[in-house]
Amino acid sequence: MKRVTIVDVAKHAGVAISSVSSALNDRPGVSEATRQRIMQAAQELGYVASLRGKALSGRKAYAIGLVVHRDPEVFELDPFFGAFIGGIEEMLDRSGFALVLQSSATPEDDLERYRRLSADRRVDGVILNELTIDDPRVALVQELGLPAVGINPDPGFPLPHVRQDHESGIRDLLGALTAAGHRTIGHLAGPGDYVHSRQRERVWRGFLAEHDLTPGPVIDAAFTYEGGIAAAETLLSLPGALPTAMFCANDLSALGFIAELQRRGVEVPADLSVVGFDGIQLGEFVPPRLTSVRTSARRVGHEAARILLEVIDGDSPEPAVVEAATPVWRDSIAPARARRP
Amino acid sequence: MKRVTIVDVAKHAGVAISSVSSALNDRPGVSEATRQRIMQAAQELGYVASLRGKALSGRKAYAIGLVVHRDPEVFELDPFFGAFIGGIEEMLDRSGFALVLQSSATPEDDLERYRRLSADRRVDGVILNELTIDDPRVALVQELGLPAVGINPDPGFPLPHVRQDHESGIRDLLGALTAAGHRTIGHLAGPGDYVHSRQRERVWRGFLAEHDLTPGPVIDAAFTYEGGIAAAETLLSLPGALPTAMFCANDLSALGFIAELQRRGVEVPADLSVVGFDGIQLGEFVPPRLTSVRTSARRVGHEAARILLEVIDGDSPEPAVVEAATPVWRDSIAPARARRP
DNA sequence: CTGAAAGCGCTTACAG
DNA sequence: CTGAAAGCGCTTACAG
Repeated sequence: MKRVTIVDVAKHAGVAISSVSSALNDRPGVSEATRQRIMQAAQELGYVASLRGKALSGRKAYAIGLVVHRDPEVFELDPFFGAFIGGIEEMLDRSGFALVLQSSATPEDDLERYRRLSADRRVDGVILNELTIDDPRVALVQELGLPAVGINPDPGFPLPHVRQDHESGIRDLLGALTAAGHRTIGHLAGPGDYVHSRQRERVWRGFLAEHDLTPGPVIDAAFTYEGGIAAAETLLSLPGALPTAMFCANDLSALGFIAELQRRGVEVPADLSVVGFDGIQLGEFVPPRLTSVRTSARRVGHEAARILLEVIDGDSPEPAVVEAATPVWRDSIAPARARRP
Repeated sequence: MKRVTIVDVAKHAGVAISSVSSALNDRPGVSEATRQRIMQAAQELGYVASLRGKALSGRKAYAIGLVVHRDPEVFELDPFFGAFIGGIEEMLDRSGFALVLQSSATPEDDLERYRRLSADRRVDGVILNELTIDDPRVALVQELGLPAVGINPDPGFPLPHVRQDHESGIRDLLGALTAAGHRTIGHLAGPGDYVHSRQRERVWRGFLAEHDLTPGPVIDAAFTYEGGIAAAETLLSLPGALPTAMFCANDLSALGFIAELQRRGVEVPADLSVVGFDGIQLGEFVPPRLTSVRTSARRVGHEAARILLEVIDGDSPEPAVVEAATPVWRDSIAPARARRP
C-alpha cells in the first residue's frame, strides 16, 4: 500500500503543499476555511506526516537521547529508571518526540555514544543522569553544541538542569534519629564519584556538625544489595562500639545491609536503627519496613524532558525544581539503647 | 559550525557524491583506489553521514521500537528489562540502528503507540514482548505491514520470533521436588492473559500428570512482591492441608510469597519448599536463597534484535532459539515432611 | 492568504 | 568504473 504524503493531501484539498504544512503545524498564514479543508482532507486520507521528511527539512530529529550504564545489577534493581523513563515519555509524547535509549558498558563507551548520537544527528538533545564529579560529559556536550539537561547537579552546574531537594528529607530522618536519642550516627555512603553520593553525605555531615555530634563511621558501598551486605561485614569488623544508627545513601544497599546485620545477630532497629534513601517499594515489604526518603523519579524525568525541549527550541530555561523528596516513616527507627560492649 | 555533508566529502575527494555514498556503504561499483581516496577524505573531514538524509532517501528509520507497560511496580523491579534492553542494544549498535523506547499506560494505549510508530515512520520494526493470549498486537502489525518479532510465543505464532526453552528447567526443579519426596505440589500462577504464565503452568501440570501426581492448589498472583504476599494469605486461608511444595511462575512473587509465609509461621523450606522462575539476583540474598530457573534476557534481546533486523532487510528468518533456561540450585527445597494438620 | 520553488542530505537507477 | 540527475517528504523563505 502506497504511503499517503503531503502531496496527496494537497491535491485532495486543492491547495499547495506549503499550505498543508502550515495548516497541520498550526502556523499562521492560512485562512480558517482553507485550514478546515486541509484538516478534513488529511483526516479522510489518514495522513500522518513522515518524520523522515520533517527531520531532514526541519533540521530536527524529534528525538532525545538517554544513555544508561549497562551495569547489570544496577539496571536490574534500580527502581529509578522505570519511573524516570515514564516521566520522560509522558512529556515527550505530547510534543511528538521520542526517547532513544542507549546502554553503555563503560564511561569511555558512554562518551562515544553521545559523540555518535550527535554526529549522526540521531537526537536533538540528551539527558545527563547520574552525574559524576567533573563529569566529562558536560564538556563534551558543550563542545558538540548538543543540548543537554543535567539531573540533580551540584551548585554551579553550567547547563540547564532539574533539581529535587533531598536535604530536607534527609534532615527529617536524622532529626527523628536524634529525637530517639541517637548520638552516634554512621553513614553508608554511595560510590564517591557520583555527585548524589557526595550530596547525601554532605547533608549528613552538616546535620551532625550543627548538632555537635561526632560523625559515626563512614562505610563505602555500591548502590546494590550486595554492596550493603559487604558494608555490614565491614561495620562489624570495625574496632570499638557500633554506632546506634546508620543513614544509608541508598535503599537497596540499606536492605542488604540490614539483612546481613540480622543474619549476624544485630537486631534492626533494636540494636541499630537504619534509614535509607530512595523510597523503593521493596522497603515496604522487608522486616523491618525501611524508613527512607522518597524521591520523585517520574516528576524529575518529566521536568527534564520539558526543560530539554525548551533548550532544543532555542530557549534558555530556568532550572526546574521538583517538589522536595519526602520522608517515608516506617519501622526501622527505634530508640537508642546502650551500645553493645 | 557548519555540518560536513556528503557534498563536502565528494568535493574534497574530487568525485561525485554517488561514489562517496557507494564507497562509504561498501557497495560495489567503486575502484579500490577511489574508495581509498574517499575514505581518507571522509576521515579528514570527520564526516559522519546524517541519519536524516539516509532515512528519507533510504526509506528506513534505522530504528526499532519497544513499547513497555508503564505499570510502575513491574517496571521497577522486573529484572528482565535491563538485561533485555542491553542485549538488544548490543546487536543494534553494530548495525547503526537505535532503540526507541516507549511506555504505555494501558493495552489500548499500547496499540496506539504501535500505530503511531508505524504511521509516522519512526521505526522500521518492533519487538513484541510479554505476549498475551490472542495478543491484538499481532493482528495490528500484520495489518500495518510492520516488521515484528515475538518473544517466547506459543506454538503456531505467525510472526518471526525467538524462543528460549523453559520446560527443561522447570522439569528439573519439579524433579528435584519429587525426588525430595514431595507429592503435593501447588502452583503460584502468573496473570492468565500472558502466554508465559500459561506456558509455565502447563509444564507444571504436564509433569504432575506424567508422574501420576494430583495437582496441588493453583493460586493466581501478580508478578510482583505484593502479589506473592497476597498469594500466601490466600494459600493459608484454603481449607485442608497445605501442599508441601509450590512452584512459582515468577521469582519476585515467590519472594513475597515466602516472606509472608514465614511471617505467618510457615517455615520455608522446612514446612514448605518453594521454587521460582526467572533467576533474579535478589533471590540469591534472601533467606532461604531461592531455587529457580535462570533465563537469559540478554541473549533473548540480542536474538530478537538480530531476527528483526533480518526481517527489516526483507528476509524471512527462522525462529531464533536461545539455549535453554537453566536451574539455579539454592536453598529453598527441603525434603517433604508430614504435613501440618 | 496562497502557491511555486528551493533545499535539507542522502540513495539509487541510469547514462556514459 | 564514474558522474549527473531524480527523488525521498517535508519546511521555509519568497513572490504574487
